[in-house]
Amino acid sequence: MSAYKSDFLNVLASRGFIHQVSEPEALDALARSSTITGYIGFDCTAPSLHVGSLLPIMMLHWMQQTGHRPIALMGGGTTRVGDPSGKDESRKILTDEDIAQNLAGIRSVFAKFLKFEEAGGNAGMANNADWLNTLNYIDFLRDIGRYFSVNRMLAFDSVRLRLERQQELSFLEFNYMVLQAYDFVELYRRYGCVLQMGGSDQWGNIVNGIDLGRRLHNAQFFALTSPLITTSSGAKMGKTAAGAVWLNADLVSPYQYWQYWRNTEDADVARFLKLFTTLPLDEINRLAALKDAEINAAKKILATEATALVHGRAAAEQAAATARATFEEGTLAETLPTQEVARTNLEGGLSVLEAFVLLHFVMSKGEARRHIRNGGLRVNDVVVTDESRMLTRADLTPEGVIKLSLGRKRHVLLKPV
RNA sequence: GGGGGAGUGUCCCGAGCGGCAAAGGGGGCGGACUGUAAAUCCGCUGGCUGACGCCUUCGUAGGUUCGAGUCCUACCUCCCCCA
Repeated sequence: MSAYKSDFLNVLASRGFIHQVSEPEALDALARSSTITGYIGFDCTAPSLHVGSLLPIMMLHWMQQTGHRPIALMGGGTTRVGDPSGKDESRKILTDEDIAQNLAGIRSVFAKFLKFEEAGGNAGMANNADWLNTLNYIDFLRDIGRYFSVNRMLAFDSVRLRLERQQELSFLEFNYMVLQAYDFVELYRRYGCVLQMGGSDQWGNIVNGIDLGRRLHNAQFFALTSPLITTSSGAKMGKTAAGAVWLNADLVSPYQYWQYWRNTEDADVARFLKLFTTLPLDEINRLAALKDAEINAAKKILATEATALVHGRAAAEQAAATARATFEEGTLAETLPTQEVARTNLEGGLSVLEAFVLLHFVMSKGEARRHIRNGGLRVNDVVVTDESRMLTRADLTPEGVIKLSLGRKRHVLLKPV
């Protein structure tokens, strides 16, 4: 199936992680004869990573599992510049405080996928702010800038497309690729890192780093990129009505996270099982053979396994149980997401309209009205037809809650306190 | 520096002779059908209101008009041509 001899490349290739590799034979041989140190950069533009970052995280995970040493590089420094790759517009520039805060949120996620030193593993984490923030401009130009040909930089897609579309490309952004190349060299100096991985849009940036490594240190660096993952319908991963699917539990609950994966399209199940779970391939192949309605069993496994990686096995099992009760048994699962309301609020009479706004299911009462006209709102599984319907104590179930639903899939329990 | 063009609904693209809450599409959401899938079909896609209606929106700020996205002025941003 795979032409690679090393476990590392074999696993990545057979699970669908590889798009392009520079000098595959040499990297393959190196992976067999030694422990490779490789890294992936993550930006810190948001307080959490989302599903879109899962793919690179899994690559680092497998790297460690196959006996190598992964480094997660936090872009504390480069986030202050902004990557022009594939972006139509310039990225917002964040303040140092924002970045520091985002870094803290992101850091916790990695520990679930990688074993760092404190956990007895060899994975590392670095922050390029450590070397970028103190750079001296003149020194940098003389030592690093001399090796970059503007002629060549202009030919890179990230730059060329901007120019062709006549979009603004600031000097600041233009320098992003230089800094990323420098990161690679710096990680080589500090950790002996010789491999950079990333999404396919990072190829150009990574290759720059390879060149710089050869010129500065006569060292051989490698690039490995992953394909751009979209759903079979062509949508980008990780976006839903409610926004991005974040990995931090305080932003997206394990239940919601489980639901995200449960709703995977049929055509994506096998591919996602390989990419986003650690199930063995023969098991995945067995699940992928399921057809029609039976494939739902595979989706549940995908959801539970993917959730277990991020939120832990217990939370994943509970999410699965909640879903089973809600969708299959039609019973009230008390573990559904819960929204608390003041008891007095309910006794005074709370309109259905207000309640759904409170849940953030809808943005306005007007939107709630429209949903009612379309038959999309339910209270305790009964479709709401009256726009002026009020919620009262009489609506409380024996469990002391009111179940509110938008559509078939989104449910929340309203709990008086 | 001179000349020309553009900026539209807080998701995006895009029409818009002075009467416009503003065509159309994509995306999204809800409904039907299903398997919590896909495809298909139907509906919705500024805020408040039971409703008449009121309020807020077309780069920004003024102005002309009973009335301005639409006309005028200045400014901001972007693009093109000349220098």
